[in-house]
Amino acid sequence: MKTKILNLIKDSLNQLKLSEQISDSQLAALKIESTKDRAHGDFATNAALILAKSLHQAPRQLAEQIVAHLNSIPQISKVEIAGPGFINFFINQDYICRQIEELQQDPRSGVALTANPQTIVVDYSAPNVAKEMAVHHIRSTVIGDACVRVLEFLGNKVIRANHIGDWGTQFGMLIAYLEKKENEQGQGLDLTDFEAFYREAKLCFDEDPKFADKARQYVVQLQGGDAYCYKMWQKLVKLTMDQNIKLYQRLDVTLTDRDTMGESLYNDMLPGIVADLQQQGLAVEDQGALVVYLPEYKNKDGEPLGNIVRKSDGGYLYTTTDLACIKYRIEKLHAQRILYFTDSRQAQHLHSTWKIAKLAGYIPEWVSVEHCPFGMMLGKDGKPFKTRTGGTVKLRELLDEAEQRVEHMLEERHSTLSGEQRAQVIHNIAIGAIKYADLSKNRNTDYIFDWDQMLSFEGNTAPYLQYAYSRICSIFRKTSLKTGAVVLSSPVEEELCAKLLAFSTAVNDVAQKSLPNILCTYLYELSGLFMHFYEHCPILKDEVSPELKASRLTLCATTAQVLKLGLSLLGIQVMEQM
RNA sequence: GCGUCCUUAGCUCAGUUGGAUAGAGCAACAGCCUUCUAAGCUGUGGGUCGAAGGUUCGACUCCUUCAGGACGCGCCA
Repeated sequence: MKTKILNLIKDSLNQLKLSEQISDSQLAALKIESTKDRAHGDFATNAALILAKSLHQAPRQLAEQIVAHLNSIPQISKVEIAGPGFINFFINQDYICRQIEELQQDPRSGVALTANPQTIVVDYSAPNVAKEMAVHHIRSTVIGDACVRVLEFLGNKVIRANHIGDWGTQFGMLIAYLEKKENEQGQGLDLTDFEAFYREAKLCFDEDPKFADKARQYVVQLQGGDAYCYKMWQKLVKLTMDQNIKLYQRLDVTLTDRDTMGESLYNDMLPGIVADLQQQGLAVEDQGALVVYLPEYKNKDGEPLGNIVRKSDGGYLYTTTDLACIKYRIEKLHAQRILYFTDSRQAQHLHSTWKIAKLAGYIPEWVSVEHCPFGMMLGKDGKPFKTRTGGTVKLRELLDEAEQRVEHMLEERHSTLSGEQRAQVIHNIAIGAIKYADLSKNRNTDYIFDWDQMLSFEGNTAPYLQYAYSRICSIFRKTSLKTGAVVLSSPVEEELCAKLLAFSTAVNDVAQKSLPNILCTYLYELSGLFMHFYEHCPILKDEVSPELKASRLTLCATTAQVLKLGLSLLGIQVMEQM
């Protein structure tokens, strides 16, 4: 539609013989936009404002000329000049009605498959081995998963990469402690409290010199490929990931065992990478370490700062691992686009690593590598979020608390739901509220963690959207009437329809910008318009004509369909009753 | 010292290739359940968009400077 209107404008400029006075870049800059305010029509263009200067005309006057020479097309009912010289286009209502009817029949709710499907690697979640996931892990996990769902829905091949922290010197200590525990308590250890495990291991390491020696020895052995240490290490990884996978399932996050690609995966590639960097003259020796210098990075004293790719003791750091990782994703996984959902604190490290990777020829021009950073979770005092005792809140605890609060609320409302259905409703609302609280914020900025806000069920929250869906289901339970041709009888209905037709744009914006909050805002506005419609337009009442009933039922059905699909793209479930 | 990000209503946040009167939710206040689920709806109050310049027909958005805050910067990841 936008292209159609744009062509009308261009035709008009041709007729006015103004085209030759307009530069190609100006012509390319002309665009048609969806309006924010319905009073400004459905689409608008600022073409006259942009061109006025170079054509030596007043913007409004130019707009009038353009409009006077516009060809008419059936989809447009009215063209208006407004403000300083905007041209506003009003879409024919009949056309809108037919569009809505099509939308209702379309299982994809008007969202077309992408014309150029890509292989996209999405790096997200990335918990650490031998640590329990804490609340702040929700950001990468939930935002990444929503983007994965959207990209897949658009027809891309998405490879989930859970870059778990499964390598490092701490594993010597952890293996030694696991060994000690197994000697004391036998095999098949049921390890649920990793925090205590880690703490106790550290204690042994600090206080028992023999233990510390053994730990240090195990690090060397593990890195050397020793079978026993490797087996013990695998046990730790499995214990952690078993717990994490359960949490993913509870959170309705699509990550599975098969998506785990931890840091250790790239170990075998590291010597080759370093040798290659050396051969290319990128890595040079400095104080025993191998370093890649990038002129744009300086250290505290303004001296050139290198990225160490091999330590003086021969060990490797995360720059080398990340270089190998990106090479692997491009060469082995054939990634055309790679998205990293990590803390914004990693921005500098990632960018310098990519710079090296480009210099080394690991990233071809056609591959897009993007950091999708998110801010930190802060406490109410604006400082990094900690509990009163200085620890972190476990993700599991947050989910438990959410479910308790929902259960409480159901009791207060004297809910008649019971059994399996009740359990499902509690789960959907609790998980939905938590995920939505994170998804609905622009991920770039730091944000304040607050129990009451995160577990709120009013206003711009998942339960509000779920409630809109349930209300619609309730209407269809109460009638045997069917949906029918759409007729618009009020401004509320017009607005609702316009919003329904904008679903595709919202979804595509999320795919492009990796910002799920765009979809949240869209769904919230859609629900708001539906609530307004619901309050002001009777649907099943006797005074409503059969035609209008059928039309309004179509609006209900289409809204429900878009809500369900939209929420599912965010990883949030709907229910027929709540 | 160098670099990245942030500052919008009492609180929490939207506002992303510059666009028309800066929007929500919470909190406060006033209404609406014999009527399709009140997790809702309607209304009121609340803002020099951190400050000052600049670019532009037009700036919360772009540029410069300043203030305040967060984060990163060689052998952890």
